[in-house]
Amino acid sequence: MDVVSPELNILLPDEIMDTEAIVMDDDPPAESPAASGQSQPSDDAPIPMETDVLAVPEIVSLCSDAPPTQRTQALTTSITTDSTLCSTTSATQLLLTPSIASSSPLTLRPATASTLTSTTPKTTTSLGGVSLTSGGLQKLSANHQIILNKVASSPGADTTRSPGTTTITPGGQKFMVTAIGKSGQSIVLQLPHTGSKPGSGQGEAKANPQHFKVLTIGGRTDLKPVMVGQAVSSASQISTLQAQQLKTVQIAKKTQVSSAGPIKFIITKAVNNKGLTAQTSVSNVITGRVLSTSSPVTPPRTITLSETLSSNSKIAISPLKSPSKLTMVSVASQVPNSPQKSVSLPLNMAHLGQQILVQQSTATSPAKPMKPVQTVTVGGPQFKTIFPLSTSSNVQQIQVPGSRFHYVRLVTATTGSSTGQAGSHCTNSSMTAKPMVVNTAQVRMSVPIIPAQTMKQVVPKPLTSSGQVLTTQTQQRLIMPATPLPQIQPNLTNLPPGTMLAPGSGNMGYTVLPAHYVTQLQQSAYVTLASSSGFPTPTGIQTQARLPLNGLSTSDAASRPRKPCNCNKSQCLKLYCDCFANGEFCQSCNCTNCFNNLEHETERAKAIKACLDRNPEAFKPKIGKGKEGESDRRHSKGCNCKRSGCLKNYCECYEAKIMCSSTCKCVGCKNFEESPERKTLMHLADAAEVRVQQQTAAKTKLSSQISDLFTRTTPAITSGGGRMPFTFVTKEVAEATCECLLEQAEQAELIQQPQATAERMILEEFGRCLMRIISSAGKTDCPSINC
DNA sequence: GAGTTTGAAACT
DNA sequence: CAGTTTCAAACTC
Repeated sequence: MDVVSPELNILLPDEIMDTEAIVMDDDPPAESPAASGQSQPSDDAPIPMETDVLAVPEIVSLCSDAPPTQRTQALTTSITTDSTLCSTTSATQLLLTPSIASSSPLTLRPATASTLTSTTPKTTTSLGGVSLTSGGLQKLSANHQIILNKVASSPGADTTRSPGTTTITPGGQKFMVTAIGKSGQSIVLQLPHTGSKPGSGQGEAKANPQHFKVLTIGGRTDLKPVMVGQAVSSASQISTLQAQQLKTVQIAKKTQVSSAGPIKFIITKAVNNKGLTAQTSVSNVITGRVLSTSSPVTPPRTITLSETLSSNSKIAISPLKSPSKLTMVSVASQVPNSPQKSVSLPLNMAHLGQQILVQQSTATSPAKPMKPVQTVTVGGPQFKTIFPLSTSSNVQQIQVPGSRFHYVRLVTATTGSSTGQAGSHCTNSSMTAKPMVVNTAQVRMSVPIIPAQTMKQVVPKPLTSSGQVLTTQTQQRLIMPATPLPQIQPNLTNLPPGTMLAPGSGNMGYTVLPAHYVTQLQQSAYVTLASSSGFPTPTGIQTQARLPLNGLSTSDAASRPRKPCNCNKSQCLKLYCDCFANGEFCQSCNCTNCFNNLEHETERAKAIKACLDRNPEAFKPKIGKGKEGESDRRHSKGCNCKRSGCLKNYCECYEAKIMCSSTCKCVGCKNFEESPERKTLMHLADAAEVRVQQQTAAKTKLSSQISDLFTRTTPAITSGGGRMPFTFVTKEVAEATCECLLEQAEQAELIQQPQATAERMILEEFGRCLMRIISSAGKTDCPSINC
């Protein structure tokens, strides 16, 4: 089945061109035309640079107006290959989530001049160069998601409609919009049928602007307006941020066989709920590519997936464990009146179980109002995005269940041009304007996301320092330096959690650094980030709504200080080093000859690459989470203990507080449910923990009492009012008491009492003295001690 | 704090 | 894949 033109195949990575996801035959991906193409990107092939991909349309328009292909029953959205920015009111979050349960493959292809028409026996949807193929109803697994699913036109199609599902029939084809987790929600995803031939050509796609209309999502009150990182092209008109409402459109897709999990593309786009008085456009930047959403005054609204060039952008790549999600948050200012350069952005959607979260924001002006904190649950309870609460934060912390790492998205604040009216400053009162020094210059960035083995990411070296950060959480992706550096192609898919690409030094355009370092950078005033920016202080990072990560809640992970490593020989570039293994930079460690820092970004990138070569799962959490919660957590590989009986922290299972499972190869294991040794240890541990808690509570209480005592007594003393007992133990009283005690001792000597009796007499006298002092406390005058 | 034990990671 | 070595954490004294 000829899906993509040969020219396009050249630009597409293997996995993208994997027709397995599209064609229903059994041909392996390698046999696909794209895969066999000589121009397939490979590790040895030159890295696609910006100039190399100019042929690729910069802007890919996600137009929902494409007419469906009758033969293939595919809905092809119009593809805009020009630089036209679809106007939009504000950032709208579009969650294109391939459903795990969906049986149809999902392919996301870069927009090119060629027609991107996916053909499949099942439903196929192409959105602005992104070919989304979905068949049947996908599994509704998450709340706050709208599943755009095409219903098989065949009468006998096996479609199980869930509550809140709306079926739209554009051009004879039915498309079902489903609000996940919400029954009866009024979700309308309108895909007008223009009657034009779907996906026949780039120009056609462009000429046929689709109206991707997202109406109100009923009952979705929890999905509050997201005010974070609103990127607005300077030329675009921006609506007020107040009216923005985050909406999520999920398109269920079938995961690819080769990948681990479902792919999710989350395109964050704010929807202006208020009157769309003016046509506004917002550019969403996805690793150098801008997703421009056009929102005319009246729906339908055109969503444009475009690329943008930005400089000094940071890309945080945070591979998640499962399902892997790709989260990309980029902050870039779209240069007004500047033609966008075409950048190949092979978004490999072939990787299953990947989720791409794109958050846009522009930083064309230094002063930028920040958006209120917003906690958004994306993709169900297992994926939450916490947006910065107020004011100052341009950091978005992403909580990913099942992962013990925190993902932080850094976005620049919107510029004045990002307001509802073009050229006008944001007047949204809800946003506390806080000066943003990030990304005052134009952002130029292009980061193609390419498939795992052959994928190359082109990350142009930033021209200027900016706060643009793109967080990518995906699997099997390679980070390519701005300059050709083929030997270093870290697999982004399995990069250390939270790994981010940051503008680096040397021949590397970007540095692979963990998202944790975002905080580290903030704390340490990392020059690249902090120098220009107003990187929010750590306090700006929201920590609420934590989800269990790797068996441990994020709060636990956060509260638990990271242990400093003590590496000596590994240079902290081996998995021996916990810091490195956890995707963190060494900070405040005791290591020697440490290379796990920005100063050795090249070495670190190589080390990551080496680790991933040895074990693609190297940076994934070892402790997976079972279906039923903690009890089902188990070590992915299992331990191999021989002497510890798996009852010491040598054992990774025991250390993770889980029992050994069948995957373990341990000898003499005592770490099982009925093990008496284990129970004993558990009891001891519990007792110790209780003791510690009691001690802590006692200390806290004591401190509180002392504090309270001083708080209450100080005014009394100063005011001359009532006196506390300790105030009566004056020097005179103490001396008198001592005299009494000495007198008692002399008495004992005189009567030649034994020492024990003498001591008792003295103690008794001391008791009497205390009683007199106490009794005198209630009197106004000073106590008198008389033996 | 030094030395030992241990098992994962790395290496062959 | 198995055996060995290296390494750093855990543990003991």
